[in-house]
Amino acid sequence: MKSYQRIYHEIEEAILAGRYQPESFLPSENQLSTQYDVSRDTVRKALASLVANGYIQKIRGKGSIVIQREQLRFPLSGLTSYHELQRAYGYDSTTEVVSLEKAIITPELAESSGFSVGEEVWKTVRIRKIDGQKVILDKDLLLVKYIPELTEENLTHSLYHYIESDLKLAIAYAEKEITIDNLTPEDHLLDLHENDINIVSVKSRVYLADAAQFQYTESRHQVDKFRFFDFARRNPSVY
Amino acid sequence: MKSYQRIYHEIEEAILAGRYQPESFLPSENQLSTQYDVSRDTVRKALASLVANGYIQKIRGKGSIVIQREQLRFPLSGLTSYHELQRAYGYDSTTEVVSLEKAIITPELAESSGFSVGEEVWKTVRIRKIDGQKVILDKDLLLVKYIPELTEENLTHSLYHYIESDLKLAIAYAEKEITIDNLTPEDHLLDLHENDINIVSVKSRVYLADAAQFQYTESRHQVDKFRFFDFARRNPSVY
DNA sequence: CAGTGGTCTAGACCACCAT
DNA sequence: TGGTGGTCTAGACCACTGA
Repeated sequence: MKSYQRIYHEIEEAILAGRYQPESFLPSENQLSTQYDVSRDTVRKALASLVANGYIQKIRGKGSIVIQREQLRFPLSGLTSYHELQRAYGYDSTTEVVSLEKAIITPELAESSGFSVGEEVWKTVRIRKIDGQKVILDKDLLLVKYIPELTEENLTHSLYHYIESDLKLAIAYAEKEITIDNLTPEDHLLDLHENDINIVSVKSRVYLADAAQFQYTESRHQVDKFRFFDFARRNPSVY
Repeated sequence: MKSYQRIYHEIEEAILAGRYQPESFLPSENQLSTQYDVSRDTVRKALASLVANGYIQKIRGKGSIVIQREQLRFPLSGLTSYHELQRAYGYDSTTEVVSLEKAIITPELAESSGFSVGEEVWKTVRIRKIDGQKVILDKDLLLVKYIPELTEENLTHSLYHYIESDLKLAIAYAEKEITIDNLTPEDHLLDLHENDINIVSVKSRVYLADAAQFQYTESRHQVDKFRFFDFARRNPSVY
């Protein structure tokens, strides 16, 4: 474990546990550098991640203040898998695999997915149940090139855990787009309300550490169950 | 201008102009440090911002690759004001101020806004028209403590420009929440479709560089005009 | 093996804040 | 004025990539 990551996690843990109270100041960078016996630059790296993740705000000439955050404002934005969210929030949730098959990218699929025509993909549809209600429909395309084997078991349990821990692939970043769509026939796999006419569509292209796209997902959410949190900084460290 | 910011902007500009092509590599950190006559650490700071903003992906042992991005995927997530978006996208858009008055935070308002009971705020409602259609309803609360004067002029033109350039306040970060709501009577200030039953609600709490909240906004968007892009990294530089 | 990015150091100077 | 965070340097060593 890198030393600045260790420091990040210790401070994060202390904030979450309330040992560093909201609106109070962290020890100064010089104090932390003595305390952890590392250089000031290493402390600054740890603090930079705390800033990026919305734990602290640095104030020049004063110090680093702990930000008051709402409960459970964890990375609902960002790139976090469904199972990670589920565990973080303690949902009572299950996944049902509707279909799983190999397919070849057609010109129409290429357009929306970002994959090239002719590439071989796993094509799968899953339903997420929360408290017994079918509320999310997940439609995935995964490149066979990167994920040669894929079972219902992988899809029911954590797909990202399988990809990262078993296949040792490094998931790096994603582009997401949220829109409100009209219902399609396929959406009736979900437990919709009688008068529902809209559904939330979250489309993602997910990339590995070598900048190659390996996944395209469309996640369709029942409107009244949908919630998206974002922590945004103005001019992310630049301008 | 800080030297790493200058480098950031020069490289960003070169990427946007196509002088650095997607899927090609930037010069190495050592080359850039010679080229710009700065230390490698300074180059690395500039590159870190390019990574955070989704322009490049660093690959250890190989270099920094330029990411292929869709057109116009600018910070629609993040903390960008309506007028900045409008300018970036070239919308034909106007703003109409429905109301502007001072108010005192009540217990109910405190709950949703995050402000304390008894604080004095500007309370304003605006309508955003795009191509002549009234599609967004903006409801704002702004602390009088930080913004003593506020005119219709400020609200029609860029509020953030007024706050940053004229009042010299540093806007730092925001917490946002996106949900799909049922229509309220107030929403009929917009040009809704006959069968619309939902609206997209984006609620934001906006904070200054000293970590003090100065604004609460609810932005209500006609569903078929709503679009939200996000660029997300897994484990933002930490784990 | 040489070249790349990743981590870490020790020190310098600056801008800002409080006293 | 002393302490804070912000910028920048020069150098070191490591882990990884590709030839």
